[in-house]
Amino acid sequence: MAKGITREQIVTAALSLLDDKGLDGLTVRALAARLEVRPPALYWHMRNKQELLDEMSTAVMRRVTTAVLALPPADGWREDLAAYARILRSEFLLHRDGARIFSGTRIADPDVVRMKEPWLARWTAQGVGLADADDAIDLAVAFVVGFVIEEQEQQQSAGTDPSRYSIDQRDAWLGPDVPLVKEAGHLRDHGDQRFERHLGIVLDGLAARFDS
Amino acid sequence: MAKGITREQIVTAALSLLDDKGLDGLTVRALAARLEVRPPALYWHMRNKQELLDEMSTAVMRRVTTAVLALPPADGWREDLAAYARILRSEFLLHRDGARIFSGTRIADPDVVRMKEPWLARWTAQGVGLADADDAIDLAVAFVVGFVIEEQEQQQSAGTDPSRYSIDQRDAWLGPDVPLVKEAGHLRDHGDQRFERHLGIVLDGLAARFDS
DNA sequence: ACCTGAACACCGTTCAAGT
DNA sequence: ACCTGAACACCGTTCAAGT
Repeated sequence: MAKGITREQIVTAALSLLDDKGLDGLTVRALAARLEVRPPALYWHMRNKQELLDEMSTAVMRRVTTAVLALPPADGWREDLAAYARILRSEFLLHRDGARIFSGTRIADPDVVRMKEPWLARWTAQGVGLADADDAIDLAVAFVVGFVIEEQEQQQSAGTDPSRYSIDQRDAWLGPDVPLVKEAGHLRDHGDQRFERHLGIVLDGLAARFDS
Repeated sequence: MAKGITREQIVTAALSLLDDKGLDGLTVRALAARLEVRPPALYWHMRNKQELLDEMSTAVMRRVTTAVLALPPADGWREDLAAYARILRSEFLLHRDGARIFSGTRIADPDVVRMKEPWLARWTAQGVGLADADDAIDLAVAFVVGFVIEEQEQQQSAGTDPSRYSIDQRDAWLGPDVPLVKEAGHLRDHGDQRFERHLGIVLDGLAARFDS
């Protein structure tokens, strides 16, 4: 036993390599070393590196699906959608550059899309139009993707280049004659609080449409 | 003359190389060839490839800024913000994988951020709180980024793999027992119409917050 | 000041050969 | 069925040397 690498082990190792070394450090050779095989061994299990990246995306999205399906049915579309948005964000946040890397990549697993069915059923039963319901999901995903890309970029830059995101140095960098931009920078919040507020705004927009 | 490559020429050539060959084809060596110099020549003008990517982002964002500043002052925050969102989307769409590549990358040019000042001034004069106004801009950007990433991914997959985005084949791929997911797929629209609708929803959410 | 030639360490990938 | 050794074409980057 303990012999023979599986596809699943490869993907898991690749995700942890990504988190340790970043996307630049995620090389086929480094991955092989971590799995204690020679690089060409990986090509028995997958066609090329792109397929590995697709599998990594699928694995992350499958975790989202699993978490969503474990959720108790909520009171209404708004709570369902909010829960989805929160899960999506936290799974993205689990991996370095997660939002940028795992968004927009082709979802190789139909189950991830099939998962929408119970929601569409519940929401349309609650009086929401089918097209509107589907729109709502896509809009929420777009918002989360955009939000977390920005969030992770700032987290990361704060690590490598504190000057760019320290408020005082930002003020100097901005130069004179933009008092409101500077003041707004000081008022800015971060993290969960900011996410919940922005999510609430998006959901309010959807509510306005659904109730008319 | 005609001797001596400028930084600006490098960035312009890099953007057109990106559009022709994609991110994988954007190599220092291919870029040098296009500019008719040897690869090391580029390292006199820039520290490394990352700096080139940052400059490309900045160039794109500077085009956005220029277009925004050329805009006649609109009637209210909603029209200002909608115009910004449309400009951002169209500049992203100008370049292959534009949204994914140019979002979240550190903006190397303070002018891009300083541009917010006139809007913050106008909107707060219209009764919007400063923190809300700044939130609104960020939320709009997050939405556009998420929307266009998905939009460009679909455009691109439609080119390389028609089966994934042809409606009939998608139905087969989805499998049985998800009638609503399938029907929603048939109802789905694309392009400007979809963008304007989703943008409207986001702006409605902001309006609900601003008017309370 | 601006560029080239040559070189270095490192990629992803293929393929014949091993077990 | 699963993996290795050796090799190929190609990267980003450095640096001494040229003009």
